[in-house]
Amino acid sequence: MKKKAKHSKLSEYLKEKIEEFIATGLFTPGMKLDEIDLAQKFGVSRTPIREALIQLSSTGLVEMRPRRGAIVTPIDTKKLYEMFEVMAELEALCARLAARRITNKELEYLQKTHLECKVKEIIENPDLYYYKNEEFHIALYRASHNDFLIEQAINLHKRLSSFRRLQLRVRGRIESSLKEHEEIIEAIIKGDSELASKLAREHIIVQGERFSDLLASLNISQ
Amino acid sequence: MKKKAKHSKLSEYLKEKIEEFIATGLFTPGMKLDEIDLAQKFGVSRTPIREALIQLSSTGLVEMRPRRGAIVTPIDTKKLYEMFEVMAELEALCARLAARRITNKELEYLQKTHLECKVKEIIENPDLYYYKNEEFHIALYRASHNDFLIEQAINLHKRLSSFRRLQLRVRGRIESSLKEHEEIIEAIIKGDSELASKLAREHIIVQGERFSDLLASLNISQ
DNA sequence: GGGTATAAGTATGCATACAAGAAATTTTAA
DNA sequence: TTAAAATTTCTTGTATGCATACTTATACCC
Repeated sequence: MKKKAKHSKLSEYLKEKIEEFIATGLFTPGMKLDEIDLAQKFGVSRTPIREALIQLSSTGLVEMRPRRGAIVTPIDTKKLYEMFEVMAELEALCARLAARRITNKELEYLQKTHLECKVKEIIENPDLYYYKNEEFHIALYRASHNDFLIEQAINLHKRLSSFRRLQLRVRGRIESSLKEHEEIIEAIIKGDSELASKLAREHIIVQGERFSDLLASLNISQ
Repeated sequence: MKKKAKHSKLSEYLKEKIEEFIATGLFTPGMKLDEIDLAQKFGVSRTPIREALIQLSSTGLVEMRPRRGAIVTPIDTKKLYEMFEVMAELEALCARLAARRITNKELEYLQKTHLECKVKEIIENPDLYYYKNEEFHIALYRASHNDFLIEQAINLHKRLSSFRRLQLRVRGRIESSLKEHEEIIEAIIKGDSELASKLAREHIIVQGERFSDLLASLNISQ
């Protein structure tokens, strides 16, 4: 496997790579991450692999059990729900702040990403939609003008990405997602921070039906 | 320096130690953390020190600049305010959930910690108050019954701890803090989740605002 | 035969060694 | 004397080796 030169630290590069493999499902939850295996696979020594794993363990993507090796963090439904609950709140805060602080340029960009989500061929392809949708959300985060929040939101978003991806396969979810985006944008344009906040929260939170849909689409977890 | 046996990994122990030194101000923001120095100080090799630093860098307490070593993350007032803004939201969520989910036992414990905060000798000693106050807040987090949220809240709380500590030295802050706690408890008892949420948010955000002002006037940070 | 105990094997955690990139210092030139 | 260049020094980043805890497999006992 080749390595990009732009990383001054191998461990940084490896972290991103492993992260990617987990996000795309190449490394599945519960899977053991053997240091020596990985080292050989990437053609490096154990040290940078270890450092990458340590970093990933503090974001929660992998779990390091003392003397028992690292595994991709298994997600039970309870924790998943909890994570969405927190994500909803972060998004709500982003939306609330965005409604007050967004610049014209940022608003334009937000609308642009939303419009791109609505293109027919994107709507019909969950994978494409996933990427466009991600752009929309990150644009929303940035409009909050709170760098710390942006960082946290992007982090958690990343961690939930594979599940969001699955969510989009639920029939009709993309359509309602689009509608919700539209309402959020409207609230932001009106400068109604409370409404924007409420809508963003509801857009993310997976309650009732939505949660069982998510679980059904998963049935990966125990 | 001695090491506790209860840690199966040295790096875990070192992480906590360094964290502690930063929280208590022994290691000050901007200070360089030389790996060899630390290794000698703790009587270990560079490896576990490095691993500890990597972990701390992903919580944000330490900054690792490629090839240029680690420093205790310097905090400017802007970032500090941003962190309080996010903390406020997490506390608000905790309070909202607590209002709906708190058990009798948890409520008793929350009230107990609050009453202990009100003891005369505690009120008069900012350091003592700091610890009791922390107990109160953590009790609130736990009452949310969302383990992921609890973890996140405790993490950020820790990171802001040294600032909260200073904050309590501002005249009259302890008294108003107590009053705010009381109102939050009342709202939780009533089961008024929206009110509890609002009060908790304001309780924290005020600290952020005041504190940024305080810092700015002290111009400690650049 | 099932369960425990013991021993071999394997992977982690830490130490040490080496390589390479910054920073510091010295030397040289204008 | 100052500035620039080159060399040295020092620190980080990576590799490798070794000891120990955990896993497993086999044997022994009930």
